[in-house]
Amino acid sequence: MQRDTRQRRAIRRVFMSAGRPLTLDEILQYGQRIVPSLGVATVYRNVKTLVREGWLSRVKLPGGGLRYELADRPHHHHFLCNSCDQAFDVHRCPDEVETLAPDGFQVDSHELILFGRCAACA
Amino acid sequence: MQRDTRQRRAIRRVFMSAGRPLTLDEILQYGQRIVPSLGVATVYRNVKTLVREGWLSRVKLPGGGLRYELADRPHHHHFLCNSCDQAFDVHRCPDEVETLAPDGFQVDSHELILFGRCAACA
DNA sequence: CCCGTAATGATAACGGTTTATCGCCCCCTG
DNA sequence: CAGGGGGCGATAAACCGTTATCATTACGGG
Repeated sequence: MQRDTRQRRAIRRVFMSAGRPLTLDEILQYGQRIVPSLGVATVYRNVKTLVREGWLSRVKLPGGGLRYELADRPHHHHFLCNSCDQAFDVHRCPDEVETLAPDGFQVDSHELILFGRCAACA
Repeated sequence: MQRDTRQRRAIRRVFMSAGRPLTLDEILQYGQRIVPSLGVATVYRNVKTLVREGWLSRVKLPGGGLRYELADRPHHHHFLCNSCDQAFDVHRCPDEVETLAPDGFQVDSHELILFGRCAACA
């Protein structure tokens, strides 16, 4: 039986108001503003469950640990700030992308990452 | 004084015949075919030196550790095989890429990664 | 060819992320 | 509202990539 705990609700709220991919530390930090006692293990457990349920998806970006975002987002890419290390969404995408692979290579998906300084850091 | 050791020559040879970004394990593995006694520490040391000398460059791709490739390559991107985890070069690039960032974001560089199965795994 | 010294390599240690443990708490059903 | 059991959270521990240590090896100038 899946219980509806304060902690799990907090984690969901964090993602619904974030609008960008979050690291585990960010989830923990923002979640503790709602439930101050929130612990690391709980975040790991719930994130794993939410991914299994299809509510979150893993975002693999270079460096550090995995990030997570709401799974129901339309196709998009990411901007990674070299200064604050936060990830942001990029809503446009060059479309011919998957035709660039060498012959014989089968493309399943792609990721475009822009590196630089975000609006707050620039 | 910079000595020209068998190990360092082996590592350079590995990169010159690889033609794709290599993880540290791959460098070690291929290098040991030339110098069987080659150790991890030596690979880390020489790779770091070769990066400092500008002969190698770091390639940050999602997952696992850093990869390295020859530094003198022209602008290109990468294909990452979901099956064997090897990285390959993609020589074409959609050009308007850096204009995709949100307003106020300053783009320094970008990386386009295609995921799928390489020719050998497909 | 010899010697000084930088480089090697086996191994231990480190730092960061993720998972396991376990006593206590609190969500849910009856 | 009471009891059972899933969830929580502090902590320990597993894990992985990387770096430090140090006795030994071997490059290369003289």
